Amino acid sequence: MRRVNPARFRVATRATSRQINRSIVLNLVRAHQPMSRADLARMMGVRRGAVSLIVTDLLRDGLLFEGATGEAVRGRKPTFLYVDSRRRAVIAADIRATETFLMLADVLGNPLSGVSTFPTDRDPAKVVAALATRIARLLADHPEVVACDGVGVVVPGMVERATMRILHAPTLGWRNVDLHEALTQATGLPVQIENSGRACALAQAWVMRDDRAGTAGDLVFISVSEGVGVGVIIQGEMLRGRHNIAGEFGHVSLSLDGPRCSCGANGCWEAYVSNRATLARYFGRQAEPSGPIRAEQQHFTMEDLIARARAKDAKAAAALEATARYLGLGLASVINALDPARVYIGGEITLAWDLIESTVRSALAERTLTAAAADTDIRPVAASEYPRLQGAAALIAAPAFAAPVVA
Amino acid sequence: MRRVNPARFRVATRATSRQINRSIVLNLVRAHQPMSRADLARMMGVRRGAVSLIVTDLLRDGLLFEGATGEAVRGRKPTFLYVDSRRRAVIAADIRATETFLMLADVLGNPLSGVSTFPTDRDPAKVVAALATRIARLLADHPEVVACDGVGVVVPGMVERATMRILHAPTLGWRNVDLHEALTQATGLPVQIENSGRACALAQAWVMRDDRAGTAGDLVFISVSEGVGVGVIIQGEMLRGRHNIAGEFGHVSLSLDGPRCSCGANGCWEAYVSNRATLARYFGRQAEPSGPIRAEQQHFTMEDLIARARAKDAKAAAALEATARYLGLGLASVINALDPARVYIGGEITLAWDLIESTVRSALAERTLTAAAADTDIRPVAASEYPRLQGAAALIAAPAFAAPVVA
DNA sequence: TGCATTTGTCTAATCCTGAGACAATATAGG
DNA sequence: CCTATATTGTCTCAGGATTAGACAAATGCA
Repeated sequence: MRRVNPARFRVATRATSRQINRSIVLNLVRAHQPMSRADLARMMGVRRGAVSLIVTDLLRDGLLFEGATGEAVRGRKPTFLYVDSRRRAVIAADIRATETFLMLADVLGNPLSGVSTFPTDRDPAKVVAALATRIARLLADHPEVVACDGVGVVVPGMVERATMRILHAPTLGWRNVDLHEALTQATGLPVQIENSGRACALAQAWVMRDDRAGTAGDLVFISVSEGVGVGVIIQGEMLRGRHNIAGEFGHVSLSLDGPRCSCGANGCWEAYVSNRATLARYFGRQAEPSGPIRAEQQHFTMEDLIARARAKDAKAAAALEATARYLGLGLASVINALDPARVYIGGEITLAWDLIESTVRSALAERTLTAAAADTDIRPVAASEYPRLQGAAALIAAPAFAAPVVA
Repeated sequence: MRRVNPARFRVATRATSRQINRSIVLNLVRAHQPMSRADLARMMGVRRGAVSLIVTDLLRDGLLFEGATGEAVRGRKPTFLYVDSRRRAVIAADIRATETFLMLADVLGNPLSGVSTFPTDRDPAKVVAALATRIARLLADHPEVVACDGVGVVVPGMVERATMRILHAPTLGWRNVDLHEALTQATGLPVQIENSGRACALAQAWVMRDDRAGTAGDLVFISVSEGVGVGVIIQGEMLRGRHNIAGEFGHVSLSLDGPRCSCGANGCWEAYVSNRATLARYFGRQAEPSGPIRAEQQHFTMEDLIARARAKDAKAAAALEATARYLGLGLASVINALDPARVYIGGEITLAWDLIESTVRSALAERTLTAAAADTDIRPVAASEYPRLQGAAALIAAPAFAAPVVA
């Protein structure tokens, strides 16, 4: 039951029904391709004639294409329809503190190129220049891509919704940076910029995975890295909030008098489970957001710590175990608050998922209200899946498949 | 941008456009009544002819009615349209631990009767019987009500979505109670049952208030009483989650080693700010969920405590102050998580809102990430507004105004 | 009284779904 | 090979909705 907002609504016109059904056809083909017009008609419960008209439209607009005729037990063989991902592509960029990742993908999110990386400069202008030349080279290397639909960029920071200005990206040291304008100018392509945790959630909802149709139901993506970034999808739609900063579960408190967090407060979830917190725990320091780091610790990463834990280093295992416990306790807050159908977890810590899962689960069960909530589906997403780049690709590719806004 | 769920979608039929626009017309009249067909056409950006057809439908179905002709500076005078709330009514019931509240309201949520109360029996069957006789009497006392659209019931507990069984209502001592079936049988009316915190949020979104159109944007209702109940409205729709238990912010942790909560965990927000916690703080006990209460404390209520605080009782003021601080700290978690446009607060503590507001605000500001988030609109809802009964009324009255489900 | 303005209704055009007929295509069986 | 059956995709007509525009009714002003 949705309330109609009497200050902002969309009236239905003669074309509205067609738009709705067109969107459904497109999404069904995306989820079940290949499929025939007759399949669509059966699944939608409409006549084949109506489907034919819509499909003709989508063929003309280049969103679908007809492949070979399929096999049928009896009768005329069906013409198979596919989402046309042959000549169109999107560019995905993931700007992180030290490195920037770049990839070419088709409109379904499948990689068309390998992932290339280059060091991230502190100067936004230089990042834009580097991106522009590498994007040009990437497109030149793939002449089969006739049309590039745009560039999706994800950044570890807050992004203003309307202008896409990067308001604050602490690990990059950027404040109020207009990457959008600069990159649009430099590439001549449409550009979308989004917070990385949020984009990861978008990717899980849109990109085809094992279940082939994207994740149904409410979902949460929790990215555990330098900080804790969270993206939330409710009813197929991104949770944004009034100021486009919803989903900051990383700064929900675990303990009011807990360790200092980078946000200035004490005892945020992030202060317990970020990579920095885990490493600090290993090195026996109090988890301080900006304490001095000794030389030998400077290049010691989360991956190293996990390797030592696997090599029976008791201190490393204990540090990981503690993080796992806090991860589960914080997850309980997320699950109590949102009761999602599924939680995805990304970040380096997923490398150790087999070591920590049971601890996470038992900590979660300590604080959830019902057994069903404690059993919430939790799935680690490996770094090798490049969830951020998938999210960046989805920023450009997904809108074509979005439901029309109505009422 | 909403994803289409390829497993559960709604195809547009010939009637869909009409349903959409009919819903918009109905909501516009509700928000701006009285208004003419020409007003509607201007506001919707469609021809007057299209509006006339829809209005004719709505008049025939008894959802609108034509009032007197209005005044116009020049030209033909308009015929004013109103939502027809003359002969139809809904019954609202609020079942609480000690008392049950009952009221008759029109479909806009306006009270048609006073609020009557009776003691709540521990036996659900007796509650149903008492409700049925009192509902019959209420309707007999209001012969002007020709049609009663149903009975909305709110309870302090978890309600299963599909069957509306009350899974667990701790303060009532009810587990797995099928009030819905029994009350439908006893009254012969449609019955809707919902958790009270959630229904309160629904009411704020649907019932006309100062802004006349219900609250726009995402909103949260936080009901502070025996426990902490939270209802969340996102994009005009109730946040339910997979198991219909979303919104349990009352059990988000403030401090992992904090006081014991009724849910079994430690340091839940509820364990810091519930009435019981505040009273326990006043009496110098550790806030225990089920500790023994001495005789002189048995009938000492939150209202009494607030009265003493106003009478310069330092201990009472301190207890209230502490609760205010924890209220603000927990609010920060809610606001960081959801970034709502507005937060409503209900419960006895709102009686002291003038005393505690600044403390709540400063505690909130300690833990929010941006200044804008710290400035989130927070509005106390007085008990005299009967937010729970308004929510119960909305359970029945709102569906007629809901947007059609599409795509 | 004549004119301008506004409201509400009515008609024709256009677009979309709903229902069903029809040709094309393929298999099964005699 | 021929016929019956089944399936796909197209086409036509009917029904219903919005869009555009004409028109009568109602009202105020000069």
